[in-house]
Amino acid sequence: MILSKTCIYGIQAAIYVAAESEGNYVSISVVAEKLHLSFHFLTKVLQQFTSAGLMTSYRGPKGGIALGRESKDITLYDMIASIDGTELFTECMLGLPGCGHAEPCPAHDHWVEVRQKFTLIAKNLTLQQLAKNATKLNVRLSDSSSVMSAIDFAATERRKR
Amino acid sequence: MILSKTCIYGIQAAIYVAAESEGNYVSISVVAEKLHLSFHFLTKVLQQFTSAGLMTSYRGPKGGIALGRESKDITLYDMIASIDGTELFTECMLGLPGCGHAEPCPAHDHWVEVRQKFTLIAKNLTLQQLAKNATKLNVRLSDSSSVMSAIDFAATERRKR
DNA sequence: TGTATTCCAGATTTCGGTGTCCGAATTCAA
DNA sequence: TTGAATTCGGACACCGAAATCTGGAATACA
Repeated sequence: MILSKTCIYGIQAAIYVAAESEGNYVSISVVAEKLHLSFHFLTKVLQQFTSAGLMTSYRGPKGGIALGRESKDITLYDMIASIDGTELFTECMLGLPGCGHAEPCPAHDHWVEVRQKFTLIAKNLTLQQLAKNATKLNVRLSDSSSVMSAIDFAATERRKR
Repeated sequence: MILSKTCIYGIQAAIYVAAESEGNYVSISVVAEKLHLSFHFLTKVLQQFTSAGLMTSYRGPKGGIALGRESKDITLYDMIASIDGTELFTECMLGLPGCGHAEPCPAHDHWVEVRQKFTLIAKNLTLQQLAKNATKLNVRLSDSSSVMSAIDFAATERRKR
């Protein structure tokens, strides 16, 4: 698993918020229900986004979460970094502490190619694009209630266990 | 962590065997000592290599492990696949079960690029190359006893905990 | 044949990621 | 002012990966 489950849930929730809420606050319980996740667990996940500034939250009735800035200014890299950290983009494939340009591990040069490509993509892929793809996907699948057909499918799979 | 620790230990051990043993059987206890790993644990890791045919083992005095075929015919992909499996090369970044060409997730196209590049590199990078880089590295660092300077360094870091 | 050496197989423990739960703090509305 | 709705923060349980331990089987050699 390249990303932790916690991180994946966070990204899915962010896509949902970006695609569904039009700047309004959305209750976490609603998001949790749509994605078929535990409400309490999603709460903890999203707290990491809010403390990183990617989202803002508001307590009380009519409260909830919203994007902290425009979806075109939130990248996949931002989301991954605020939950899983940046190790994925910097670490050695063989887990060797000293590995770098000066003291490369046997696989260093090859792995750096992959790492850099991933970093580049993650930093250029915005939440706006992800949300747009998600809605486009919905049109193609022409699925019923939710915009998040694919994510909904994952949720169904998850529920089976 | 892109690879499991188990997998990393296995790859390190394989590099050691390829670089140090000249076709002879090497005792697992020797490898474990060099890499500063638990002997019993490394035993279990290497069993996965032997059952996959990447290595052969021999019991009794003068026994140990050796490469199952020439180091140029063992790829990084082989080693990863036999311990961590092939999910890494096929799975969706967002963990969506149905994700694929037909029903792509919002990040599918971008992730596939990275995944393919990694797969290509892993399938073309052989144990022979890795072992050569390891010895080359040693020359550059001109470090004392072991050929595996970088790996040795990692082992030292590990021991600190 | 006996013994030391080595890998094999399985049970057990440790540990970190995952997930649950509950009380506290904040805000809105009656 | 009171009560309901909501996020916040921490405590705790669960589960699979990581690591350890124990006994057994195969082999070489004296």
